[in-house]
Amino acid sequence: MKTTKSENTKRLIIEKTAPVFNTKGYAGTSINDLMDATGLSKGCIYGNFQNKDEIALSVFDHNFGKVTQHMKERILATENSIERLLVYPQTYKNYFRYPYLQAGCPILNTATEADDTHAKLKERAQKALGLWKTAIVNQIKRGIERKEIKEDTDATEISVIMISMIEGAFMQAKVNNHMTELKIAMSFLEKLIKNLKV
Amino acid sequence: MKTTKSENTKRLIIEKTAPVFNTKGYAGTSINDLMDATGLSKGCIYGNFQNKDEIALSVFDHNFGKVTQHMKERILATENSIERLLVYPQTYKNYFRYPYLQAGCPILNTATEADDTHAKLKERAQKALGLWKTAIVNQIKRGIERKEIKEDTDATEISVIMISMIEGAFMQAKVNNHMTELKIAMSFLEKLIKNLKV
DNA sequence: CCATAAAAAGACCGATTGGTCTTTTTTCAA
DNA sequence: TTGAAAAAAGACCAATCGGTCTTTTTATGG
Repeated sequence: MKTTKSENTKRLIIEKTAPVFNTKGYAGTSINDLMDATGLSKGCIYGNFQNKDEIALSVFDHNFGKVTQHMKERILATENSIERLLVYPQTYKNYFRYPYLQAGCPILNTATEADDTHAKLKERAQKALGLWKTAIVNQIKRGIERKEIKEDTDATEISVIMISMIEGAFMQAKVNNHMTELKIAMSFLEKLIKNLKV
Repeated sequence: MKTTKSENTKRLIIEKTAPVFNTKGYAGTSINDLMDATGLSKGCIYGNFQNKDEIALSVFDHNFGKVTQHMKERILATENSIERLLVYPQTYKNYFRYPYLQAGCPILNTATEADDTHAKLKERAQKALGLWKTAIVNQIKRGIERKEIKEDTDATEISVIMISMIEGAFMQAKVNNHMTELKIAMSFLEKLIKNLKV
């Protein structure tokens, strides 16, 4: 394990700068911000990453990975398909509990900023959204196979509704500094999901 | 009308730079971008506005005004409350037709970027969202009074669902460069609204 | 314990940032 | 037609941007 040291600082840089990128955006965070957040020098940062782009991309992967991991863990702890689907609204309803969501949903932030300015980040956001969508679709299909979810359920439609609702409501929660709308939207989603039960 | 001239250039600056701010974001657009977009000199721009902030704020008001105006016009052309509500999903489903939406929904873009970085823009986004919400709520209440909408309709819930869905689905359309999700989400919204009919 | 390589620090670079200030051009009433 | 005021242009400014390069510090195998 020769590379351990540099890999540690690399990880440190990603973890410490993740919330900065997520709050200030790609264009809004400077190298100086990264130095402040990590306590490291410019030389050190550029010794571990080629440029700002590479850091931003790594940070996105890290943030998305955190959310994905959290969902997987919670989903594994459930007993049926309905409960699995309910994990999403239940998590976002309590987003303030999860550090990587406190600064905002990384997918929403990245997609909104990068859609016309940063091709690589846009691609990451696209893929992340695609993975999320198919994950939900697969869970619904699985639920249908197990006869836990109504056979005539439109998996794609439900998936799209869930993601749209979560992201739209989350945006409102962030900008309003309160969760009134988020709670209403997530409760609706829960009703919708429970209604899928056979 | 002495001030006509300067007011004209002020308007020109706002109109020409509106799409730039909407695509690149506040932090992402430079004064040089504004000069390019308007064809005007730095001196002229700063002769008409105090600083970048003032331009960005004016641009947001302009963009939001455009959307509001469009909705009002379309709503006035309807015959009943259900049709009024349907204007929203129908408009966003065809967002590419409307120049001020092509670069993205100004509320979504502004809210997402400004929520942790730009207090004044955040406040504008907040107010815009609030106005939109109460506008829908009032339309529903009016519909109930006119016995066009079911009496037990939760106006606030419907309003939150509509806004969340539109914004979340719109984000996906922008980042994916296609409208699959937007169409699905808006169709769902249309079903939901039609279901409100007495 | 020391030599060597890896890692971190920070001085330095040209370009660009938002913004100012003086000069030039345009407008328009007398 | 001219002269003063308004408007536009662009030279200029310090600060900051992302990034490079040399120097200093730290870690580590022999």
